[in-house]
Amino acid sequence: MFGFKILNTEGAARRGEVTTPHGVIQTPAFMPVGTRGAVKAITQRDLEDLGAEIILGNTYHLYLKPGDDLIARAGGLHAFIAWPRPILTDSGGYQVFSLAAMRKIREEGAEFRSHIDGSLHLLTPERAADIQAQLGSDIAMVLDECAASSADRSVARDAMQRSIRWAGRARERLLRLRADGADGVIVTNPGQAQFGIIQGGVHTDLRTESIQATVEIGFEAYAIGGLSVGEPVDVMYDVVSHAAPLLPVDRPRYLMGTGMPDDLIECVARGIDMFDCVLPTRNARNGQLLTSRGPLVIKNARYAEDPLPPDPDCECYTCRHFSRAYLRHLFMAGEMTSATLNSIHNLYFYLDTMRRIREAIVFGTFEKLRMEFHQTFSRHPQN
RNA sequence: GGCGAGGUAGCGAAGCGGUCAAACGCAGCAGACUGUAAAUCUGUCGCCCACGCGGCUUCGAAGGUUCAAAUCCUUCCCUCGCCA
Repeated sequence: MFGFKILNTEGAARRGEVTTPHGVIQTPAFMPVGTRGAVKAITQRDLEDLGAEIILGNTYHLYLKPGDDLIARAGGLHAFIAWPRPILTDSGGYQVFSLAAMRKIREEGAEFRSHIDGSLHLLTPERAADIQAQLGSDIAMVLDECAASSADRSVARDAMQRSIRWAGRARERLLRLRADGADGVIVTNPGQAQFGIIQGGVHTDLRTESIQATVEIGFEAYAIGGLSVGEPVDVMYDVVSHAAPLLPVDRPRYLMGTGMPDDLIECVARGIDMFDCVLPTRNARNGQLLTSRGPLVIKNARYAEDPLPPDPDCECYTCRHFSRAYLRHLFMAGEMTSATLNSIHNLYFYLDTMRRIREAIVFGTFEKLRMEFHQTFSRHPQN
């Protein structure tokens, strides 16, 4: 059911197609994040119009609310949220990192104190696999332990090695679910693939060790986790440069949680095929529009009477219809439409950047695109 | 006309002799955000600046008491409520 085909390459950059039970994903791909079964401020119709081919959901959040049993009874996540295209679910591994203050890690799994009602929950690698089987995502992630980039080497190593043990258990569980649908788990998507996750922080030797052991277990594909969590970008690039070539060539490579628009190009250049990041949607809600020239902070007073669209070169719905002045007004007034229009723009920009990257690889002009992109894009201000 | 309450920074609102350029909230200004506890969070928010436990001008107005007043006294101006 799951498949990956490389159509073109240019240097380390790959243009490919990932096949899943709910359709094909053109890579390099960006996946909007819809943690709780919704890409915030955006309707499924918007997502389809924007050309999103796959979105993310989150195991931990959907397990807490509304519950994976409920979603399984509704026919799985695709049916429940009325999204016909592919879905990837994160395992809750990121919550091990982001909710560090309310969780304890044991060898068995991660014990969470719910941020919703304080109740105690044990998320094990097996449980994370079961929940995702019930959600029926097309791609499930193994439960991993994502350490902060500031963590000591020994902490990063322990997290990495535990992630390997957990990956083995998660794989074993999935194989059993495929064989006999064990323990009353409703498998709503029998063609679900499972990705392993590489850890090891900023330490390249730990990354190597993680890759060897994880590939040894054997997954449909592999993700690089534990990056873009506070380390400087060039360190992140270095780790990707080191890790990507060590991953199997014939499987998609997914860089989790990255990044800024220029990160996408740089990491495609290093052999990454899939990305996800909350930046386009979160920053949209916080008044930052990402454009070909860099971030534009629409809430700044300088745009109060600016009649231009956020990005004059952009063809998204927002830029085709609305002025910076109006968008600033919507933000300042706290209108919900602000979040929607800003998110539409940011997602369009991300998805369009990926389209341009894919096209460039086909025509062998990716290096040119990469150069031109950096010439106009600045991480900082913007007009 | 009488009685009562009150006038504090853009707004609302604390303060009621010194540690007050004045709590707090809102609005404003700016920043952060990377597998979403986020339509959140942080900083700033009288004026000037060499940004420092720095200088200057403030708490309706004017005068006064005091070493010292947003805080006490006098007069005036203005709001709001009740009664005529």
